[in-house]
Order: sequence, then structure tokens, then C-alpha cells
Amino acid sequence: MPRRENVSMSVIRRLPRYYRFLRYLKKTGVTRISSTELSAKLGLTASQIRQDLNCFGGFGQQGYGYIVSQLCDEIANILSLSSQYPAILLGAGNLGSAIGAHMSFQEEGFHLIGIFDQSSDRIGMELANLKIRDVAELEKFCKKEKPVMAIFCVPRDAAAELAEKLYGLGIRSFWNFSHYDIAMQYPDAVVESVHLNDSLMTLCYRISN
Amino acid sequence: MPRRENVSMSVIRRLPRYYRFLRYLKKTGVTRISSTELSAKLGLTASQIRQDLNCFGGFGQQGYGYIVSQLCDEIANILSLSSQYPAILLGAGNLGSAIGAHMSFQEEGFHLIGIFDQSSDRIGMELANLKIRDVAELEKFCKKEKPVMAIFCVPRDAAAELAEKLYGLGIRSFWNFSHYDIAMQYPDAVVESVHLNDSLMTLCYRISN
DNA sequence: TAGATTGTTAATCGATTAACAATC
DNA sequence: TAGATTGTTAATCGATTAACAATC
Repeated sequence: MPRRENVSMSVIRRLPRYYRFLRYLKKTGVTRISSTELSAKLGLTASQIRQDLNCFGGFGQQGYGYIVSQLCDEIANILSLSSQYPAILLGAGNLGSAIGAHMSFQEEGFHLIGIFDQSSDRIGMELANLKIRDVAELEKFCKKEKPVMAIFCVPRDAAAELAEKLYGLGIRSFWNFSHYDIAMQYPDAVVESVHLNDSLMTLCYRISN
Repeated sequence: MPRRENVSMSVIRRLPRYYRFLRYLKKTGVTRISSTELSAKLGLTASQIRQDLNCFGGFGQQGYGYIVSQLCDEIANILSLSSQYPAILLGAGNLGSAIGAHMSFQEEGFHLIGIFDQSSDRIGMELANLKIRDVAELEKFCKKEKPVMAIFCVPRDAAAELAEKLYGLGIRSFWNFSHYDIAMQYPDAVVESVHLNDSLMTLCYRISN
């Protein structure tokens, strides 16, 4: 009997990969797949895949395997991808612009409702069908629009300052591309960090060793 | 007596974080730190930090701790950050442009020497002090300039095709932002993947649960 | 029914933490 | 020297893998 509580992050982090691959299978017309086939394609063990899925429910059929489209939907459901959490983007520089464009295109789970920057060069410009706002308007905007998630594409110092402000305004989830460590400062916040530099450094290590 | 072989990825992935924080300490004038202090700041155990560092050498002094600038340099050295591996960027769309700009700014371990795209809108444009080239020139360029690493900021199908070509040309390391799974196809390649969608989906899960 | 494959329990493996002797 | 903190070994914890009974 599966429980959704206490599912480890190791498991959670594999779900999007399953989802991505199942969607691809579905697109290419595959209707049925066994854990063994899946494991071969993903480079995991069949055991792990069954173990992972059974944290959430018995989605397969003994002797048959899994129905691709059904499993795909189940995972989308587990991840709550049909949510439309209102999100704001902080920083419309190179990375911020890319993320903004990406968000407006993808829209799985989140919906971008505001973009903020402090540079007068950028304020007023259009990005992802939104006009870039002055970060000075942030507080007013949040009180009115109640975003749930904030994306940090700003430098470290700005991130520290903005995190404090947004936390004060009740925002508890952050997608963090900055060098500032939000998770350490606000332990009850949900923080997902993407440190591109860190990623590149581990690549450098592995090439060299 | 530490050995550099067989250091687990869990350890490697923490090194850039140590490095980042130590550099910050150095900048703010801190000269000495103990594993206990570090652990409090980073939200890890002191034991783990000492364990991690001792995979590579005894960088501390009993009864004293670690000299910040020295430890910082040691980690930079372990990660081979003074390397200048020639790298190429594939795809100069929103994300590619952001990564390109980032690379030319940072230059830790890698040096961007070429940018390629297939869109005539972009070919010829300037990015990160480089002129965007036609992807048709890729093979010729690689034979001449011998890049060591390739950054994938292209859609899945283009990624599959380009990975095959570049692998054939001898490139064995990839920074992969695409949905295509290079690591599975070429097991002897060093692949570091950044799946922004996956990251966002785990955030969605955590908000919802 | 026989064959296949799941769901789940038990065994193994690896990573993290605790403890402490070595030593600055 | 006494106090502090490392380096390192041993204990614990969690995640992965193997095995197999349940069942489609």
C-alpha cells in the first residue's frame, strides 16, 4: 500500500526523467512497456523503476507491464503538472530572458505573471508576452497578484535582498539560479537551485580526472 | 593517505559549493575556518566536510582548522579550474545566448571558441565576442580547432544528430541542456546534463506535497 | 493453464555520521 | 602544556538491488 509521504528526493528527481521518456514513447506510438524494457532504455535497474513507481501506487499489471499513456498521466499527476502556480521572474538579463521565454513556452505547473528588473534599459521592454516591470513595484504587485513562486536570475546581493522581501510577503518557493543560498536562510521554504557554474565545474573535474 | 581515484560523484558535486563559499569568505576577509564553522554555514555535518576534503589530501591543521585562501586554491586545483579547455556552443537561441554570455564572462576551466546555429537569422550575429557560424561548417571547424567540449542548447532531434557527428569527430565531453540523453548513447563520454524542465517539475512536486 | 511481469520483502551496497586517537 | 580541531576508522543510516510470491 503506497504512501506519498516520505518519498525521498532521489525518487522525486527521477520522476521527471520517467515522464520525459514516457511522453517520448507515447509520441512515437509505443503503447505498452515493461519495467525491464524501461530500465534498458534509461540505464537504471528494473527493480529501481518498480520500487520508485510503487511509492505512489501500483500502476502496472502483472504479466503485462505498464500502459505508456496511463503511466505518463499518472506521473504528470504525481508531479502536479496541471497546476498553474503563478510565478514571477526576477532579473531579465541573459539568463532571466532565456528562462522567461522558456516558461512562457512550457507552462507545466507554473504560469509566469510578472517579470522584474532594476535596469532602466530593460524596464518597459517586452519578454514572454509581459512587460518588464521596475523592481520597485514588486511589493505592490505581490500584494495584489499573490504569486506563489519566484525565479531568481539576479546577482548574489540582489538575491539576498529580494529573498528577504519576498519571504516577508509570504512567498515560500523559489527557483534559484543565483549564487545566494536561499535554502539555508529560510529552512521552511521550498528551494530548487540550479547552479550552472557548479555544473560546469564538475564537468571540468571529470574531464581532467 | 588520500587517493583521487574512485571519488564518488556525491563528493565531487559538493566541491563547487565549497569552492563558491570559500571564495565568498575570502572576499569578505575571513582567513581561517574550522570544519564545524563551515558545516554550520553550509548546512552539512563537519564530519562530511572533513571526509570529503580528505579524499584529496589533508588540507587542514589539527587544532587550527583550514586556511581559507589555501583551501580555496586547493579545491580550484582539484577541479582543474585553471584549465582552458576549448569549447563550442551549439544553438544560439534564448538559452544558448545566455550560456554563451555566461561562458565568455566566467571562463573557469573552459574557453569558448565557436558558436553554431542553423538559423540564417542568427548566423553572422555576434555573441560572446564570437560570430555565430553556420552549423554546416561544424565539421571543418572541429577538425581545425579541436574543441574538447560541446555545449548542447538545441532541440532533441538536432542534439541526437549533432552528438553523433561530434562523437565521430572525437569529442568526448558534453554539457547538455537538451532533452536528448547523450550519456546513454555514448557511455564513454563525460556528460553533464542540466534539465531545466526536470528541475522545475521537482519544484512543482514539492510545492504540491 | 502457462508465461510473464508486477508489487513487495529481504539482502546488499554505498554514503553519511559518530567517535576518537593523532597532533598542531 | 592544555585546548582545539583535524584525519581516519567504525557504526549507522538510507538507497539500491536481488529475489520471489502474487497475479494478470
